[in-house]
Amino acid sequence: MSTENAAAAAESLNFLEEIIEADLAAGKHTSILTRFPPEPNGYLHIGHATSICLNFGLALKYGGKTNLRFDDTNPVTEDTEYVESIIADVRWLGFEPANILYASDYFEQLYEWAKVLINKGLAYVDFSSAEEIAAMKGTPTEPGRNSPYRDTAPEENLALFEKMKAGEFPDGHCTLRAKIDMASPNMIMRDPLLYRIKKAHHHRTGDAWCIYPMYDWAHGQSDSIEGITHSICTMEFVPHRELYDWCINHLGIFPSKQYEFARRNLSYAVTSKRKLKQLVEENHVRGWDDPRMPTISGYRRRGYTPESIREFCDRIGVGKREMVADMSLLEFCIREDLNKRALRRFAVLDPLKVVITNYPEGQTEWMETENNPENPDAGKRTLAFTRELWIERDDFMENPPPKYFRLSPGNMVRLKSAFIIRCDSVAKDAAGIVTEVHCTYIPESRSGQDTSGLKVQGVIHWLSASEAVPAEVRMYDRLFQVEDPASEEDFKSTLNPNSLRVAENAVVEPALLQVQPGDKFQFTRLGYFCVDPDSMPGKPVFNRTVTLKDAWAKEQKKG
RNA sequence: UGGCCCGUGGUGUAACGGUAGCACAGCAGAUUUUGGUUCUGUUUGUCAGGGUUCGAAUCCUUGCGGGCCAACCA
Repeated sequence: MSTENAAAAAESLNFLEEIIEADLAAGKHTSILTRFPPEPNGYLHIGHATSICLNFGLALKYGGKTNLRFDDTNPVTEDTEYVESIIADVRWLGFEPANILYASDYFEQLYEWAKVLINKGLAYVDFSSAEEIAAMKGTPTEPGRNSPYRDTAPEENLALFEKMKAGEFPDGHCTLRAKIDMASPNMIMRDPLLYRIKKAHHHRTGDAWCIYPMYDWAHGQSDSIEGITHSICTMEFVPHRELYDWCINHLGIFPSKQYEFARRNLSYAVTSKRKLKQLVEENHVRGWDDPRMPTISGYRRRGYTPESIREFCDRIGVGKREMVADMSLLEFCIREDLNKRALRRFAVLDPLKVVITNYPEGQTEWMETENNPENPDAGKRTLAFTRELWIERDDFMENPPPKYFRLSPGNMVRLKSAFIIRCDSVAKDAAGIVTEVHCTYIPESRSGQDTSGLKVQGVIHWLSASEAVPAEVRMYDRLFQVEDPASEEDFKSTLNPNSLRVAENAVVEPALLQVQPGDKFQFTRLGYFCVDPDSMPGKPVFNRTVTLKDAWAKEQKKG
């Protein structure tokens, strides 16, 4: 294989890149302009993230630009609260829109263009009720019937449409419809509605309008006005493309083109605004930014980085078939990112007291440990070693199974960056629960200057009982117990009852008192954690972003 | 019973008529003062039948399977 072929093979293009490169090569466009067109009626989720990364990513790759345009054509569901969160989420992901625009900016132009269509005899005012229109629409297997208002003369339609705009008719009294083909095999082309009357307050245009354009009338023309070259949307809009082109052709305006890719789903999650809204409103989660939510704001609070989400979107790629990306890939992406960047800290989530019986009371030695073994530049820190320590309850077992490398009676482990200790005895309460583990330490085994010659298999983290400070640690797990909750008859019946467990008695290094919401750490041997905005002075709250891979947990599952 | 879109390992994605590759997951091993990281090896795949061709994942065809379309939502 030649080097050129090797390079070409290494850089295989997805179908959108192929289209763009062909358009650029053919001189159809000198540069590209894409757009991300959310409706401001909810918070952005991971599905939107894939669309954002696609639109902005393609523009970046080919030296083009991307507009953020709000598809705000339905005043009753939309709100500025959502506008603001969407702008913030796009920026947080790391993208800066070339322009922030609104379909409502084009209402006047859209109105003028509607009149152009009416004058051409291509649109008419229909006084049929919603039910009548539905009845005349036909079905996928039978053609529809023409509306009795279909042949009204253009002049009359014009007058009626102006009356609609002037507010002379009540909501739902009539609509403006395109005159296309009631027998089209494409249901979308059976005289689609262009305008409906809604005497509702719009979050941007206020009460200036009482007629609002439908998606099909607003979207393509908005693209055209902005000069969007590649209007990328999801597959459910494929049948709309015929209408998209029809409108642009009959208006004779800039021919934006629509291309469709398959929606990308995530296993163990739901990504429908309706379902997410239900979870919030029925208090299954604490809000749109609950760290268990697959929203951008949820991932942000959970501790995901923008880089990790972009990497995930990149890795799952883009295609035309319905797909479900594996949650484990998202987890891989955040671990990969944080492994390189997060400083290591010791935290004990479920503390068990260890008393080093041969260590003098009141004595403290300072143990040096690295902040990030992946990055020597991250430096080192010191930890206090004292007679009484906390270790993770999981790291001790009175009757351990085979291959248990941690502490157990008669056995030794290394306290990471400190000494090797041996368990001599345990103390229990009346219920038989181990309350203290009594150990002796090996003075010659100090980390970095170990002359003991001992070899131990287990290394565990620890904290000085007198130095450690309390913290709350929220441990999140997948919100749903099944891979595809949306396919269940009742998706909420598959909610994971253990999606949040709170470690109330956790202790952490004293240095962790000086943190800001959003700060990220690896708690050694446990996982990646992020400071939650709920933190109070003296009582930090940490969210578990993701655990470390756990070979021992896997080993145990095998039984 | 109509039209449109789509079928490649468990998941996702390449191969554009010429050796089915990559990533994640899984499994096995090496290294390791994080049972992490890193490294090595490895199981598993072209929906089915027919056709075109020297040669088909790729082109044609039939079937099967999945998705979308009958909102005054987007």
